[in-house]
Amino acid sequence: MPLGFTENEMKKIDDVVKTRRRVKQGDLLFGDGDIFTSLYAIRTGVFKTSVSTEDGREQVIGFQMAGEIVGLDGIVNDSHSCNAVALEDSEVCVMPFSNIEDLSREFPELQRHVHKIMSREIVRENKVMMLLGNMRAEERLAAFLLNLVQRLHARGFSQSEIVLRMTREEIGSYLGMKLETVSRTFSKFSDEGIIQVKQRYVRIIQPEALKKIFNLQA
Amino acid sequence: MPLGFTENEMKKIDDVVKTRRRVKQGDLLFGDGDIFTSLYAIRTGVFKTSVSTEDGREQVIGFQMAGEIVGLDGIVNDSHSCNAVALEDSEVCVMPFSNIEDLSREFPELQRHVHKIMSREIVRENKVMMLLGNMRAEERLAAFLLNLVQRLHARGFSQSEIVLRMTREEIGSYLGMKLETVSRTFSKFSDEGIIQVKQRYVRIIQPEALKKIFNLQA
DNA sequence: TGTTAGCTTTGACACAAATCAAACATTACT
DNA sequence: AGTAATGTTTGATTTGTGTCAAAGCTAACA
Repeated sequence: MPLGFTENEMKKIDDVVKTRRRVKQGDLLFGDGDIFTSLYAIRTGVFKTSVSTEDGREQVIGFQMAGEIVGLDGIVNDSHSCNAVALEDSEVCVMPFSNIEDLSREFPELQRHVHKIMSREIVRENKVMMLLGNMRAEERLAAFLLNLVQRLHARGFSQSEIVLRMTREEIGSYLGMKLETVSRTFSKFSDEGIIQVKQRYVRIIQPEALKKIFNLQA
Repeated sequence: MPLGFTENEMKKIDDVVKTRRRVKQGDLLFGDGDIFTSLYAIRTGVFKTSVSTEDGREQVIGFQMAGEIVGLDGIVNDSHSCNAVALEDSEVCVMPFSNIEDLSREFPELQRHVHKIMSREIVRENKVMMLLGNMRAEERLAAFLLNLVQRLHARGFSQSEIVLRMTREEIGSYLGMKLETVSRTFSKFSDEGIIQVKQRYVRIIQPEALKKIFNLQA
């Protein structure tokens, strides 16, 4: 959250964020069609967000972790248009959106902050579209792994070790490929000595090799 | 724009929107790396927005037409992260973002409106991700055509006739396929009597057939 | 502690879309 | 009006990823 507030102002802002909610692994934080009331700031845990077609196919839209905001999709129509599911036992701050709007009218810094969060999500999705539209399986998985370690490292975790919270199928859905292709690509990177893989555990041995795969797009 | 303002209020809001800018076909409204100052409301014409990789591959992010807003990507980092190019001679309203922020603090209706515009863009991109991640060439093109006529119809144009403002290559970039595949898929729909195609001119003969292709996802 | 259910890996084969190539149509320019 | 540049269509072939299938691994539960 942005700085530069008086004690009294901070108190008001803290009030928006005081309600907590625990979400067990596999449970829905909100679902497609639910009435929109609040944004959620993830305190601990990991979520996936996804949309589904009538015939039951799922597209994972993103994986969100501590400090990230989910629920922005609900603002347009006052109802959510995607599902947010906890991939492990998690906790979120419930932030009623009307409170956020009231306070951002009072505090320009907060207003700016909210705008940046939404814009950041738009830019993120632009990059995913590039991934899905232009890249091959290896490039997609390399980009995915690099993005993941980078975010984990920013949160104080290892630069090289990941314990995946999602299945091969969920990774595949996010990256627009089948679970078998995800598995094969993991095995290929492993054979080449770029990573070590054991089920959900991944260790990045040669990050430069991943970056090269990601940049050196055919 | 939202209603329910006094004459005086309307005047203030009008002031934000008073600067116009003409953009010739093929010219850049803004480019990746440009400093962000303003959002742009399209008055006339059509734009494409796109991102590019170092090696020069382009991913079209969207096609925007009258009444739609471009530039939201610039808010996060105070600089744009995509390109907006006019596909025909166009005119936009230049809306300095700091003015928008000032006024939305004054007028809750405007604030809400701005939030909805950003959320709508997020939801739109979610749907494109579904398209790119889960659908086959025919489904993608069917979805594209249906979306296009729907938006044109909402602006008073025909429900069945389209004059495409973009090349096969640009359509392909948007839909994650090669221009040859776009062309072949057009030909296939044409052979099946679903549409008539002559270069940039497309007439939709059986909209239900397109909807069926779009929904009846393998 | 054995059993089941869920996830992952690997193999063989099929297929949708990419690639390469050439001809054709249209538009812009001199 | 003629010519060049750009965009489009269509064909032949290749290829990356999907599909189908089976076996292996892991974790949860009775």
